[in-house]
Amino acid sequence: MENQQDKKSQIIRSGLELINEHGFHGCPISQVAKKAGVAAGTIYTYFESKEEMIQGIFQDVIQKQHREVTSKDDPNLPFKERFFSFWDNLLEFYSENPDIQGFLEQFLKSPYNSEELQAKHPEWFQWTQNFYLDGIKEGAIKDLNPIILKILVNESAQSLAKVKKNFAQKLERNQVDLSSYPYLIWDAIKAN
Amino acid sequence: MENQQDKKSQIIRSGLELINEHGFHGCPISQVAKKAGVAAGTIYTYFESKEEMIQGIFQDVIQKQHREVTSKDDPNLPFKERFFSFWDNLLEFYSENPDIQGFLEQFLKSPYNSEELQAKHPEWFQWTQNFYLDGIKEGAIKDLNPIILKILVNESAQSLAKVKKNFAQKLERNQVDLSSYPYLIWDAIKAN
DNA sequence: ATAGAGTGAATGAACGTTCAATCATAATCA
DNA sequence: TGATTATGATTGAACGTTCATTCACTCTAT
Repeated sequence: MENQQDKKSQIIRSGLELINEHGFHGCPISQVAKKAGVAAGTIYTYFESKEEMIQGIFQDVIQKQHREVTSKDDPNLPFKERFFSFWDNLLEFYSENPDIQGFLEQFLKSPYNSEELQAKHPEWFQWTQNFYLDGIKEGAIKDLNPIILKILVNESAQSLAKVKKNFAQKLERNQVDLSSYPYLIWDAIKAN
Repeated sequence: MENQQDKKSQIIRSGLELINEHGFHGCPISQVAKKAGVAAGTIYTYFESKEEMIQGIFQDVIQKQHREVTSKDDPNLPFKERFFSFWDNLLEFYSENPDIQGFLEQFLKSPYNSEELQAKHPEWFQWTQNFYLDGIKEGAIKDLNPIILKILVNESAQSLAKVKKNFAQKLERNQVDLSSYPYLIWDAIKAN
């Protein structure tokens, strides 16, 4: 039923909001339920436990990110253009979905995250891997293990998104212009 | 009394261990006390609440990091050398203190962290700021707002330390050599 | 009539915090 | 010196709260 999907989505949305705002501490099942407009017990028809709910949220969020970012990539463009487009798309995605950004920020650094869990989402991992392999084949970027490139670029994007969201005042006060950031990253990975 | 300082240190050490291993969830006061070899109530002679304890741990950890890293810096060397030395020192510090690395990783991304709290530790902030200003004055790195440089370098160091600690197996399996990482970062910030 | 989604009060475990009692040490006095 | 008192750290059982989870029941759609 679409009604059922709606409920599950509502629960995920509530969890995202609460975790972004108050961290894992501040998202008791009771509140998730309240915000989602369902009873506490209902959550257990969609998830076996709170832990599974949080992992379900991660799954949902990674899929969304994958869909959003890959759909906007054009493999026929020169890699440099693809890179800057990738960067912009990722940051736009985070800026339009601050709850997702906040959730990922905390989840990825938490003990919830693990090698095994990441291995459950091969699409995103594979796609980024191939993305950088394309760049290497084209001779546009350094011939390094794509895992290193992935770490550098994706973690930097996360860092920048975090800073933009959480330290807005400080940036304003110090008149920091972050637009140069992707160029720095490009300088790091481009072939020399 | 030195005995009192010992107890406080023990409490901090226990908190660090538990948070690194199980996250903020997995460090109830009862366990912190047990691991530190004190009674639960004792913690409240050193900290007013659990929240203050965690912020106290942060304070302690930032001071240690500041002392460790700055003491090994030689401002008379060319900036390029200072940069690679800074990088090595920071990563060595994290690798020798995995509890600190794990704590910072989670704390910095958690709602515990805030602009106000960071402002309470101006030594570290000031020092890194001046470090990059030195590099700019020398003409060794790009003339950017030092805040951007700090974000890029420090967050990258955090990322690398995290990956080294948490994804050891994956790196092994894929024969990833991370030694090129600081050179990528240098390419990102060096003057062109 | 049936099946399954939805409910929310009930449950018991776990948590942070408190505090009366205990202990160790230092200070004071005879 | 030895006895007595004062000080403040330390203890851990007890308290009140909050939490995840359960389940007997109701509702809804077929």
